[in-house]
Amino acid sequence: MKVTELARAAGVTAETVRHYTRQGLLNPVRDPDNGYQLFDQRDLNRLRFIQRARTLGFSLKEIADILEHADQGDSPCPLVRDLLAARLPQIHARIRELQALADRMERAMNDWSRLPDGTPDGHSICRLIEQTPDTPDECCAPARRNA
Amino acid sequence: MKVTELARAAGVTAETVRHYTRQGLLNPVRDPDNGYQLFDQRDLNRLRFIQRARTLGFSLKEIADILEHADQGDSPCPLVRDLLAARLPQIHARIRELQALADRMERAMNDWSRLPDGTPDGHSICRLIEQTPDTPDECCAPARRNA
DNA sequence: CTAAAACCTAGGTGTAACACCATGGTCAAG
DNA sequence: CTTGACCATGGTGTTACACCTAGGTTTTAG
Repeated sequence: MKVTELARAAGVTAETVRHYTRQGLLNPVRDPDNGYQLFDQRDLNRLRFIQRARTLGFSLKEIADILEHADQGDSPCPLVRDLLAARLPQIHARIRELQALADRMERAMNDWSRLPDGTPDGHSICRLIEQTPDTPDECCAPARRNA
Repeated sequence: MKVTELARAAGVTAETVRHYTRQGLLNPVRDPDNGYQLFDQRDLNRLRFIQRARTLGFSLKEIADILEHADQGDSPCPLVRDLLAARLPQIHARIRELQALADRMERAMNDWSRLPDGTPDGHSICRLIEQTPDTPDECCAPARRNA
């Protein structure tokens, strides 16, 4: 299979396949005649595995680690469990953050419905925004990476 | 005020101040002696405004637009209302996505507690992942940018 | 007064996961 | 033989900074 064929078989774009290949997640052989990347059924399985892992929230780097373990004959399952257990609370935290953001936005929209659209006067830029509380949660959590 | 002084007054890093300045959100004057960026009280107000706008989910580019309106004497408030009204449903959608992700993760962890950690055998990489459903929501929504 | 600490500048790199572009070669169908 | 569909490489753009380099400046302590 060539790039586009593999991509279509898995329901992704050819760019995605090339990206995964550049990142070392897929290892196609090269057609000696024209340098084209050639994939087989195992690559398709691998690509489907990547898609499933993505729906579980794994990053490409994590998936690369998982695949490397598997390629070396080690069971990646303990790693998978650990990664997921570590990621889940981050997802929950992110959900809470976004929920708090949505709440702030809704509260702001409500409050603003009773405020005029003042022109900037040198003291105020936009009262709508300036009248929102300045320290919304004060949760002292500087560490939030992905998810 | 110099960069670090302004940063400390607003509770952000000096890098953040420099970044906002590079993006045109702050417009310090230059000390003719040494080229240092000098900020005043209006810049501090502006920086605090930016922080509030960020807690409401506005991007730096959107904030730049808002500030530019205000700098030209136009009320940015209608723009602010529009941006917020457009962003809110995206946030809700993102929350639903993440909630669905968390649900998948939790379901996977539960299901896996009854599965062994098999070694890769050429047919399977990690059954834990391979046994998750392959089309988790099929929601056909390709458009999700920020938030 | 001087040396070290703290600060400043500009510019470049890295982050996640691709999308998109340009340039140029390849291949199958009509 | 000419389209049109495909291939390759390599570069850019996206977000909001963080970090680093290299070199100049200012402040402070001894």
